[in-house]
Order: sequence, then structure tokens, then C-alpha cells
Amino acid sequence: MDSAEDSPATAEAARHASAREARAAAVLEDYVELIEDLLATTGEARPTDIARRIGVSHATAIKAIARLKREGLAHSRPYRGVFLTEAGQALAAKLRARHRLVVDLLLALGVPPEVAEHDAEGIEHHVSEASLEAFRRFLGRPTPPGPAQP
Amino acid sequence: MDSAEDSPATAEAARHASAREARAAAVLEDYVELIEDLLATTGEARPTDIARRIGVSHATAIKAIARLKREGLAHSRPYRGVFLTEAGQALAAKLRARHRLVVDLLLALGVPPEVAEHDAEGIEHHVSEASLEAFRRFLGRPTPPGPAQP
DNA sequence: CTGATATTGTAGCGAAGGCTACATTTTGCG
DNA sequence: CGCAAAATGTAGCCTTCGCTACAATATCAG
Ligand SMILES: [Mn+2]
Ligand SMILES: [Mn+2]
Ligand SMILES: [Mn+2]
Ligand SMILES: [Mn+2]
Repeated sequence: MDSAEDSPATAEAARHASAREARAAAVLEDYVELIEDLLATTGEARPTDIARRIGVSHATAIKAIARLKREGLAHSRPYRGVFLTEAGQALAAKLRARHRLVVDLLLALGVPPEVAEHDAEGIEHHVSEASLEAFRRFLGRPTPPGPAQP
Repeated sequence: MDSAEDSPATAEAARHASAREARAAAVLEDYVELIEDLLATTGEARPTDIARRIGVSHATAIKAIARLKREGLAHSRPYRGVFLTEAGQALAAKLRARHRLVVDLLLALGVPPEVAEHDAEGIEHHVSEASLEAFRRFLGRPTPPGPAQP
């Protein structure tokens, strides 16, 4: 038998494929994260504010919002601001925790705060649950309860 | 005066813009890294092998190679395999070191080897020089000499 | 040497994610 | 109220990066 570790080239290809998926998801993740933040801190998430904070034109932001809606993560009605669906809120909570954990890890490793925040913005989208778990252990944090049964 | 720390939204937007650039560069970086590896280990880098290892169709690989050539990182002639220019080789050396450093850091943090290799494939493209420096310190490695004058 | 096979290259398509320019709607104020 | 400014939405356009299908070239066995 020879398929115990699956042809190396195949494993490598799978890693690249996985990274491509993460790259594709990164954009929407950032929008969800930001919308949650705007809603939490200001009570509303308007396309213009979203665009300004993400650094794209408002037209681009509106298209991204349309995609969020298509994927069931957000809803909005014309001129009324954007809101997160249940699914969107759940995702946002996960993303917020992940973002913080990545930043905290970088800080613990001695990365300057500005740089930590900068690099985390890209890194966060590529950190698997297994790595997050290792980060928590390293930071001496208890593993958080999974989706607790209410 | 109020521009000491530049409006927070602006800084945030800049981080996102930077992450977008890294995301765009990631594809070509992976090709350069792989081509160097193929050349080093087998002496030649053929489009088909590149495609298989990256996990895309050969047509996609050939287009990426065309872009590498456009950007002055590689050269090739029909049916003759791909080679890296001076610039391509320099970039490859940097990318190889970065990839290894990221993997080693994850391993040191207790991330399982398979996962480390998996996550590093995406993370590597978003780690700035300042963070790499922190990683080296954490791993107890001497800062490598910059572009040494020969 | 010749023909099958593998490799390489090309053409054309689609989705994402950018942009600018223009149209519409809302808002806020004199 | 009425109207200007701000916000929102829409309509193209471009590039990247995937894909499949097909064409052309090299390679290798027999
Ligand atoms: Mn991000
Ligand atoms: Mn984030
Ligand atoms: Mn990579
Ligand atoms: Mn790599």
C-alpha cells in the first residue's frame, strides 16, 4: 500500500486549493467583521461608512453587500443600512474572536502593535481551528466552550 | 493638530488595502516558489508539473507563467520549460526563507506539522518583515545578514 | 520512421472584485 | 417648503484567475 500519506504532490495541491478558498472568503469575512463592528458601536452600518473603512469605492462596497445578501449573511433595503442575519452574526462573532486571537499572538511574540494589527488583517483568514487552538494554549487561555447547548 | 495618528478609519483602510495587495501577489509568489523548487530538485520546471503541484489546470498555469514573464520574474521559450530571471531567483530565495520561518514558528507554537504546512501556505503572504524579525527572535535565531555585499 | 501519447499552447467563457461616471433618492437646512 | 448636498444605487469597464475545449508540437515505442 502506498496511499497512507497520499502522493505528496496531491497533498501540496490540496493545500494550495485550500489557500485559494480562504483567499476568496477573505473579502466577505472582512465585510461581515466590519458591519458587526459598525452596528455594535454606532448602531448602523451604512454603505458609505463601510466603503470608507475598508478603503474601496462605495460602488464596490455595495456590490459586496449584494453578495453578502445572496449568501444569506446580511439583509438590507434600499437606503436603509445593512444588517446581519443570524448566520451573519454567528460568523461575525467567530471572526471577531479569531481576529483578536491572531493579534494577541503576534503581540505576545513581540510584534509591534501597529504591525500586529496590519499583518493580522491578512493572516486571520488563513488560520485553521487547529492553529487557533495552539495559539490559545500558547497564550495560556482556556479553550472556549464550543457552541454551547442553550 | 490631529494628524499624528492619522484618522483611524484611514489607517484601517490602509491595512485593508495592503492586505488586498498581498492577496494579489500571493498567486505569483506561489508560482515563483514552486518553480525554484522544481528547478532545484529536478533541474527543470515544466508547465504540466507546475500545474499538478499547484492544483490547477495546465492552461491556468501557462497563463500565470505568462504573467511571471511579463513582470520580469521568469523566462521561457515554447516547449522548453520555465526558468527564473535574476529578479525571480532573488524573490524565490526570500520566499523560501519566509515559508520556512512561518512553518517553523507554527511548529514551535505546537501546531501539528500537517496543519502548520497547510496554514503557512496562506499565512506566509501576509507576514511583514517586522513580524518575521519577531519570529526569528522568538525562535532564537540570529537575524540573517541582509543582501550581503559579495 | 511513423504513429500514438504526452505535453504545450490558444481561445473563449464566467465569477470576483476593483474602478469611474452617472442617475436617483434622502436628508437637512435656510 | 424647496432645494442643495450627501448618500445610495446602477451601468459599464478592466484585470485576475479559474475552467473546458480544441489545436499544435514533441517524444517515444515499436
Ligand atoms: Mn482581514
Ligand atoms: Mn479582521
Ligand atoms: Mn503560499
Ligand atoms: Mn509557500
